Amino acid sequence: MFGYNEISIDAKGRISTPARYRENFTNSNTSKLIITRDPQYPCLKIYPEASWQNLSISLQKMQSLDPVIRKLQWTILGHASELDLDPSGRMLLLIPADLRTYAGINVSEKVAFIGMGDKFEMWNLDSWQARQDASQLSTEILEIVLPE
Amino acid sequence: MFGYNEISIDAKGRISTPARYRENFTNSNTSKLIITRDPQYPCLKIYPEASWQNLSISLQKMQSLDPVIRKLQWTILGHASELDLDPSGRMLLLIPADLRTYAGINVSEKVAFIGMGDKFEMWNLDSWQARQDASQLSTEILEIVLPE
DNA sequence: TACAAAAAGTGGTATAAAGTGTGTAATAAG
DNA sequence: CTTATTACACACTTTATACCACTTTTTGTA
Repeated sequence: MFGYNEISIDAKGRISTPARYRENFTNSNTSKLIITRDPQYPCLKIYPEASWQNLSISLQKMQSLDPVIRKLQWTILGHASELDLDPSGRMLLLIPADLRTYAGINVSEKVAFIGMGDKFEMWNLDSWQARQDASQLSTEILEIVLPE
Repeated sequence: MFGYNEISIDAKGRISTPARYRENFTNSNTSKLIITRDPQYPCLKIYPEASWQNLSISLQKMQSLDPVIRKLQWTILGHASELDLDPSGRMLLLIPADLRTYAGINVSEKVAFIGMGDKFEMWNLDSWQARQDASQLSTEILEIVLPE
């Protein structure tokens, strides 16, 4: 579940998931995805059921007296939406209107759908491009961070 | 997996991997490569499956609330493309258009395909030449790094 | 060194699959 | 009962994949 895709949202707010990822969405012959807000950036996070379990459990275990944690829980858990995918067909996602608004995603235009391993991000195309152009990675950072 | 190769990209963005490397791509009778952006230079990195596992897992485990880490995950994970190699043939790679653009690689021209041990780099020929010429200018640095 | 055979590189075409849009029927809501 | 929303089916377009044919390079042998 890696890589960059440009896909279109139709007039009703639906997207069809790229075919190469679909087998990863199926969990004991039902296909389900969880979509929610990203806590830092104006984009949406999309999780297969298994990844969502890990995330939500560890989030709930955190100390909710800490205001930062509390805010995270509100943002991520409070805006999560479970989507059942049509198994016989093209696995259409109906993105809820409040999440579309948050990410600046409008119907009848393209979105960036980005595979990040165990999850996906969905961006308004312009926001994504602006964000990518903005920050440059310094070589010092790379030496610290990159394991190779 | 070392050495310099010039290979051509056909009109559809396909390259055939040099034959001498192919046995290294096979992992339990499937052949798969992962191609993604280099975070520093305008070139592409190509990993056999085992090398990619190490890199991608450690990247995913990092703290994505840190903007620098997040940016690195976008660059490397978010642009990765898994390629299945045609086993009975020439192991064709279809380089996605967004990666070609990033590396300045156009269809129907040659690219530099460079073995770096556990991975490969793919460069636009001119960019590669320019980089080589640039390093020749700073011979002082070489004397520091590689004293005779 | 020259030649033949084999392997690898290259380009094109045909087929299949995926992406996309439209329309109609079924269901739910007002 | 009417309207809006959702589900489903179909058709068209684009893209990816498999396949085939030709050219070039390499390799082995005389």
